[in-house]
Amino acid sequence: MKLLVIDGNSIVNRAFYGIKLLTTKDGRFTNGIYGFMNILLKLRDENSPDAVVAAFDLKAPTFRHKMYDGYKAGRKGMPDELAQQMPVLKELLSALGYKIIEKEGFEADDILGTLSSLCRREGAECVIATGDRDSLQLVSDDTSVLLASTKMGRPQTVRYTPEKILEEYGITPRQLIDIKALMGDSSDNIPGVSGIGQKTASDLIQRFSSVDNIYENIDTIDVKQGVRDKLKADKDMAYLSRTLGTICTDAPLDIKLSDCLTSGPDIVKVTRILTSLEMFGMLEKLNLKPLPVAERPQTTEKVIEETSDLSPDEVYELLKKSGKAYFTADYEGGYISEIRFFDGDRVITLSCGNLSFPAFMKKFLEDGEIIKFTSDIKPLFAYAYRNNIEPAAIGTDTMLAGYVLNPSSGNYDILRLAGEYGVYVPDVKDEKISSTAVLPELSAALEKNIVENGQKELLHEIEIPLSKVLASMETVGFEVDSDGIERFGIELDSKISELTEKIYEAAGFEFNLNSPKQLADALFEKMKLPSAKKTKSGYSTKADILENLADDHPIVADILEYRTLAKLKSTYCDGLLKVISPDGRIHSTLNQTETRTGRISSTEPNLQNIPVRSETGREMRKFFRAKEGCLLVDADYSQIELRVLAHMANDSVMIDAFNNNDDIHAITASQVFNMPLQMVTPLMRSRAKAVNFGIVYGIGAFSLAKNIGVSRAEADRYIKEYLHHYSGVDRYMHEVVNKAKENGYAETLFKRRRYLPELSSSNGNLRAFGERVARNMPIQGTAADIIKIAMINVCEKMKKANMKSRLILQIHDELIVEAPENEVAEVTRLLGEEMENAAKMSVKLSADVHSGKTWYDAKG
DNA sequence: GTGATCACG
DNA sequence: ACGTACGTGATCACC
Repeated sequence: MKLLVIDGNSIVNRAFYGIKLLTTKDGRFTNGIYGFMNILLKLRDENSPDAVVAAFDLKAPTFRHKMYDGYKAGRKGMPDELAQQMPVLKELLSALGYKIIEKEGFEADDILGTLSSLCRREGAECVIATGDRDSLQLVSDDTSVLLASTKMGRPQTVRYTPEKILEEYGITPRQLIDIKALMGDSSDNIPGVSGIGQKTASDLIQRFSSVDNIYENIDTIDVKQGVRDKLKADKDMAYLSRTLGTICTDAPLDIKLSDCLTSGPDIVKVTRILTSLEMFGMLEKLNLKPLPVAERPQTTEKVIEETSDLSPDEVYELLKKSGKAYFTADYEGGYISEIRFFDGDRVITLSCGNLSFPAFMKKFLEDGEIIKFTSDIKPLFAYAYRNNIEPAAIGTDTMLAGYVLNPSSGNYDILRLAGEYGVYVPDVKDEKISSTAVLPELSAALEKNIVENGQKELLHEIEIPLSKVLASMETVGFEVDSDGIERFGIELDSKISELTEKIYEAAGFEFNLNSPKQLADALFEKMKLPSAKKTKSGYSTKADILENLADDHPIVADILEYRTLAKLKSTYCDGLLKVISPDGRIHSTLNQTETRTGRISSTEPNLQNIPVRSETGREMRKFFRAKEGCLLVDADYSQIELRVLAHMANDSVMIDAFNNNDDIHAITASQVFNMPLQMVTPLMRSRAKAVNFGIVYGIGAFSLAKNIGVSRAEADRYIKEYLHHYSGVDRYMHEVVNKAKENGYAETLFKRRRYLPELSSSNGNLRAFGERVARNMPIQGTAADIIKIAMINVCEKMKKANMKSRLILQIHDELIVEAPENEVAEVTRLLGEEMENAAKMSVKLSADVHSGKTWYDAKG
């Protein structure tokens, strides 16, 4: 018989603080429960207990409180984010069949102690799991303590037996109490003997074995006189502390071990709770399937069969008859290797090996009477693009629908979405089969939510059409001059070696310049440069900090230049050379479900952060070029985020400024500095520009001050003046936060949402972050919506006009088209027109368009 | 794998 | 008293 006793409060605390805040879509916090469950499952697997008990504190005062009023006074209460998880956790544990013990007037510790002695009496083995070293005193031959914690999101345990304690502390478990009696414990408000710390206490107990023995022989034991005096002075405190520090082992629990035997989980209840907590991975670990949240559909009991015996023609007939196609596909190197259709009873697999497969795909995809439902449609669009197929009648993409419903979720797998949206998953071993079979219900459930949220247009008119545009952009790619990059890299290399030698010489020793740690050591410790103490892990060597040190030592400027060149070489030269395809072009992946604001992101490589701000870095863009006979046409929005802000805030001053084609930063300067436009100096304009950016980011005076190098009071004045003159913006910034708090999410003009559980956090910093995001996301997100619309329209127009020009890249407010020379003029006109007309707002949109052979030349 | 740094909008 | 602007991705060192 083995009993596992869990110190509930202690474990859930460790879990809570060891894992970042997690929430469900509707804002309920779950990280404590999640971490607790991970630890629990690990404990269960490693110990195979016959019985499991979780002990919790009740809030009522304990015996020990009465004895010493200060007891635990210093301990902070449980934060609200955790407190609200406790009842759910307890319900979940009960549903799992585990016994929960709470006793008025006793702490969880006391319950652990009592159960431990109960085990000894009944001859059972007791394993205590806790995050608290206090309980180590309970270790005995029958009782071991597992110290559990969550490091980097993963549960960890260390097992303590009497041997382990002897090894670590050199004493018996019971003597831990004596040590604590002497040294005290500030976190538990146990006073101890003042002036005696950990070291002395351990030494005393190791040598004299107990508090009793020390005081019985207080005048004869071999200790320094000072220590003896301190011991004598606080004798009462020592004995009080020993009482306070002793865990009670005889709480009146009125329980037998047999009461604690695990009764087996209530599967329905566990599934319901975990589904509601959106812990689908946990369901899997427990070998449970997600249950529907709402009514369970009739079709769910159906047995799904699998077949691969049908010919493409037979499949086409079936699809044609039903008018709908629910399917998933696998891709290898851009080609479809296998596609699976669900026809209501069976999942039918077609393999690309079939001779009539390509013809089938064309006929199927172009058939406007077969509505298509799938997940992750972009590779399908790419396949279609390469094979001159024009897909028709797209019903939905569950991945994009999931993203539109919650861009923070980060995982849009079919089965996970099924769990989240309450769709029953048929019990089939093969995930691909169950994924395919679940599509009809999942598509319907997602669409229902989309409609409820008013996001139909966002999904069907923006994201799904955009997916097709992104597919073609990825497929077309961007031609680069690989020889040029290589030569540039060699040039950089020689400059880097020169700089490296120069730096080593100036420093007088060599070190790894790429290691911030070694660099900090060299600059601040060895060379004694004035150090601005920074991060927890040492000195920061960030560029802006080094810039302030540039006057102190010539080496600093060289280090800064080294950094710039090393970055160019490794990330841009070496990095890009690695990803050039055999066609001489770079095919970046454009992720459509990555950002929480609605922007797209670019990976392998990231083509959205190619250098431009510094002249050296900008050189890089000379290697990005149009193919033979073509030019690049580059169009970027002018101040799109501020224009969006002016519109959303309906701020007449800002709207007028934009509609008069005024220089917005100069206008802002005249507002902030209260002077006529003519008197605005370049410095004032640049500060006003920083304020404009700051406003969009949600702003704080401190950060603005740091950014533009003025005092905090000065920065504060700028912001106040800004909001005074742009009173619409002022009003809007308050409204948008209030609305987000009410709704639980922020949203764009086009109804894109971002949920903000941070807004209800009791942590002030986190809440402030949520408020900044509530101010920023609608602006950044609306700008993202607008350029997406422009991309779709530009591509559609070019296609309708049978042009050979192709959109090849988007960088948030900038579009790049590769155009045959004879189409450049038309593309220039079309890009400008479509970008400026992508959204109708009270502020006109403006785009600057330029063309050239390389990106460097085409960027005005 | 995470943190520091730096590239972009 | 404390920490401090929004959104990304790649590279390197270091554990």
